[in-house]
Amino acid sequence: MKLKEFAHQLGLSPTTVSRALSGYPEVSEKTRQRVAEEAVRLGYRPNINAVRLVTGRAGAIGAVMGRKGEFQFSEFMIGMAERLDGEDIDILVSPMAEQETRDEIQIYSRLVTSGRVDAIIVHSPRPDDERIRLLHKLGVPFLVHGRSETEVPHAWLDIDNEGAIRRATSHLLDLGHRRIAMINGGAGYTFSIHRDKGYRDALEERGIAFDPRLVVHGHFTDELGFRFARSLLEQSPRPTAFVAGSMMTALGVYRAVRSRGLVVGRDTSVIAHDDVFPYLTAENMVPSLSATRSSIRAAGARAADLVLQLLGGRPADEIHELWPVELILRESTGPAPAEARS
Amino acid sequence: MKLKEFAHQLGLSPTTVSRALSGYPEVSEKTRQRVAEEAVRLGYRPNINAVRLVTGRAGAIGAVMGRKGEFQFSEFMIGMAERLDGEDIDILVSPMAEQETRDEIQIYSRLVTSGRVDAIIVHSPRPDDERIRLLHKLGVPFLVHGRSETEVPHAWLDIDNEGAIRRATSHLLDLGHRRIAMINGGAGYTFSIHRDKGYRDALEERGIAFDPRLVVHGHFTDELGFRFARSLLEQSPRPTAFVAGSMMTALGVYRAVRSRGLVVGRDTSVIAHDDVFPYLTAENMVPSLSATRSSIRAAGARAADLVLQLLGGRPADEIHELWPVELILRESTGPAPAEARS
DNA sequence: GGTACTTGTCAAAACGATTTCAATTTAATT
DNA sequence: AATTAAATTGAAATCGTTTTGACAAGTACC
Repeated sequence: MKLKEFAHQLGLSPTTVSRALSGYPEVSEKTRQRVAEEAVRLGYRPNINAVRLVTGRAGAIGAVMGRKGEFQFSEFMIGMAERLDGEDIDILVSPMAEQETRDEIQIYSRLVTSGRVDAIIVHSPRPDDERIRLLHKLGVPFLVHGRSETEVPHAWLDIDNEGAIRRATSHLLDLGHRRIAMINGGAGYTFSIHRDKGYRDALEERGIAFDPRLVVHGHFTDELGFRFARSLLEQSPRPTAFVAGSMMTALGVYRAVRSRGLVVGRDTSVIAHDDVFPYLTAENMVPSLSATRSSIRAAGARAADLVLQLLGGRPADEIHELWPVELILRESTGPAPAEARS
Repeated sequence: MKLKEFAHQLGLSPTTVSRALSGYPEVSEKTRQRVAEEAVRLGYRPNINAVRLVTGRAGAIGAVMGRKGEFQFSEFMIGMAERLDGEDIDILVSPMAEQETRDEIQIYSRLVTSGRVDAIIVHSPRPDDERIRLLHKLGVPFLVHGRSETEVPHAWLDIDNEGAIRRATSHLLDLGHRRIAMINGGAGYTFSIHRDKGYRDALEERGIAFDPRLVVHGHFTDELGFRFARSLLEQSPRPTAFVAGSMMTALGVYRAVRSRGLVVGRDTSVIAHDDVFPYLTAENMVPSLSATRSSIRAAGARAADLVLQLLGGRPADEIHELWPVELILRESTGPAPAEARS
């Protein structure tokens, strides 16, 4: 059913119908009412591609999913959906295939210059991020989830990774731990760098030397957590505490600790960063997991909101949001074993 | 840069340029070459929305993400991306918000009648699924990931849930287990029903009575696994084996077993269904987890492939694919404890 | 050299909406 | 009743492509 036909059936012109449906003021309330009702009854819906062409708006927000299919991604999207519900804006996901033939920059470039999306959300930025420079050059609105030091102005929403890890580490130090290992995210990402800094600052504050062998960078998999924790626990002196970058690495650490016959929360303390997943909760782990917590779903919702503001004309360099992170202490953290205290 | 301007710069007509870029035969190789080169050099790219309007194709495949933000979803999408890489087809994700104002059917309806997508992938179907009937009525190509008994013809790709669980259960029976609990997916979904059937058939084969108290339905969360396993393990006689519907529920079961001072693989056997995630592997669990395995990422890739075939004109009722599921035995399964044997 | 057939090119007509600008109707005021 | 202002409506232009049908130039054949 096309506009022309629909309008004809109503005995109105396409113009009036279009106006009635888009809520323009110059159409009488009575007419608007009738049009709205009939549209539902006859099942008329504007062809989105015609609308897009004429308005120049794509009606979609783009998100490029990392090559590794991070498990956090869907939660973030659910959050976006919550905000976008009823807005008539789609989420266009361009996942990068494992062995992608195009490079990342090309994907962004295509997304924008072909007019597929009105705005883009950039995940896992680096301090110097080429994507940000590209999007700025292309003049498309975009929001960075995380932060970057790229010189061009850009809107961002980030959590206080540095503060979170500093507090987590400090807390462990308070408990008497001295050899604290950290499982960070992939090297080079801003959030990893911030976490590194939080960790090192906490140590420095107490005058404890930084030992690079206690830190590892990598993807958030249970395997990384297990292998790294396992190999450290075999050494002597072994670390008495771990800071894990994600729930998955924490699972790996728990396993490693157990497999050495040690007990989490007594022999080895663990704090992880928890993005709050419905399917895996820190509270429920045994022992329950102390965590720095920040809902990635809430971040998704807010991100969508900020993008809408961006599309509404709010300047990008005005949008900088840094969320504090909760530290929730549970059973996985306890005083350092006496023999390990210095 | 628009087609008209671009063509003018080349001294050609828009027609010729368009044809050259879309690979039509009636343009000389020399011209085509030149056009292609200049397009790259000048950065011309057709406005996708104009193309969509005139061709009537949306250039996107839709997927509606469940309300719960299932963690399997992103893996499936990565698989799709792998196949779609280079096809110039997007993935449009419509996640349902937690408290969605529209109902599910409306989402599908909007997606299709407004011309946002060329095809749709339906997840988690039910035996009698209204969405399938709707999509058939609307005449849009769609592929069901899973199966349904809905009377209208439809393309589907599914794994052999029934066979997988039957074999898993049979194997546990072979090991002497008699009280075998099962954590299934949400009630009402076809895959849950198939799994139930596989479970019951295996029992029946040995003449073992089905005990409904040993089965639970619900979302795949660690919490469900933990609570259910925990409460069963408190009873007497307690089950000696668990069949878990997912890796997450398996984690919960492991915890429950441990928290009762029991040992997985010795006192309590566990088999789970493993969709193969990069961030959480059955092999790495301690003890390593016996599992029925089928890569959901591979399914995503194949699904995309089948959708392309559908779009290419292959009839839907010709596309029915049932994938076998591997059963991989590891350390979490062992003989039933002697005292529990009947 | 004329006919027939390719090839390569182009002008113009879609595609289905929105929006500008002008025209009409209705209401309000004198 | 005439004039003016306000409220509705509509015709036509527009968005940036693809594609149809026509046309010219080049090649092959008799």
